Amino acid sequence: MFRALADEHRLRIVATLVRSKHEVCVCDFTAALPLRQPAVSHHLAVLREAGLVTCERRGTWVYYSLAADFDQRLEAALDTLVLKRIAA
Amino acid sequence: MFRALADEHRLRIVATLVRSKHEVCVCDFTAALPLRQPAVSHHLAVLREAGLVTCERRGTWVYYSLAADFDQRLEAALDTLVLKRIAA
DNA sequence: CTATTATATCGAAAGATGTCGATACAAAGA
DNA sequence: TCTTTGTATCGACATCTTTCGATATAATAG
Repeated sequence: MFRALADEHRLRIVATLVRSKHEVCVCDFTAALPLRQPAVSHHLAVLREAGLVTCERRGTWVYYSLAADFDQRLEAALDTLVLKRIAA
Repeated sequence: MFRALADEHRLRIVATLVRSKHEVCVCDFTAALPLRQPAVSHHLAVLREAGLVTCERRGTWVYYSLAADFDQRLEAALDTLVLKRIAA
């Protein structure tokens, strides 16, 4: 999970999804990031495979949003690996 | 910060430091990890440069521990980049 | 069916990262 | 001072990552 977040552009994608309550179109990321479309698609795939985001196709467009258990995933990872002290 | 944590061995180092309240000697990490001493030293340097750990030399040995503001750093990173929803 | 648009995948090139052996540095002891 | 032990740095090499252009796939419009 840290690997998925350990890239500048992927972090921006996640931050965007956190801030916007709505789904975000791939084309919006392509417009916002200094990357070509295949690179954006690649980063989205990395986040998808990490289980951090989900996507849904509507017509020609594909919309991404945070995974439903995004917060739990983050908290669980931190609890397991790092923040035991707070839990204890 | 995520980059610093995005490595299996560095994550183990951090987890060890979180769990052990005491400082940990470099030699202990070298013994515990399937890596040669230079690789261990490299990973410790990455964590040091990320501000996640501190070190102190005592005699020939160097002891590492979590940075004093380790928890705050983590929380701040998450608040800024990801978990605004919880704060809001 | 064809053309067009949006997205994903492929293959290659460039750069970053992790690892090692060799070596330098630091501290302690003989 | 010389040796020994622990740690850090250096240089080289292999692998992984990121990026691109080219192309494939999906869906809609005409």
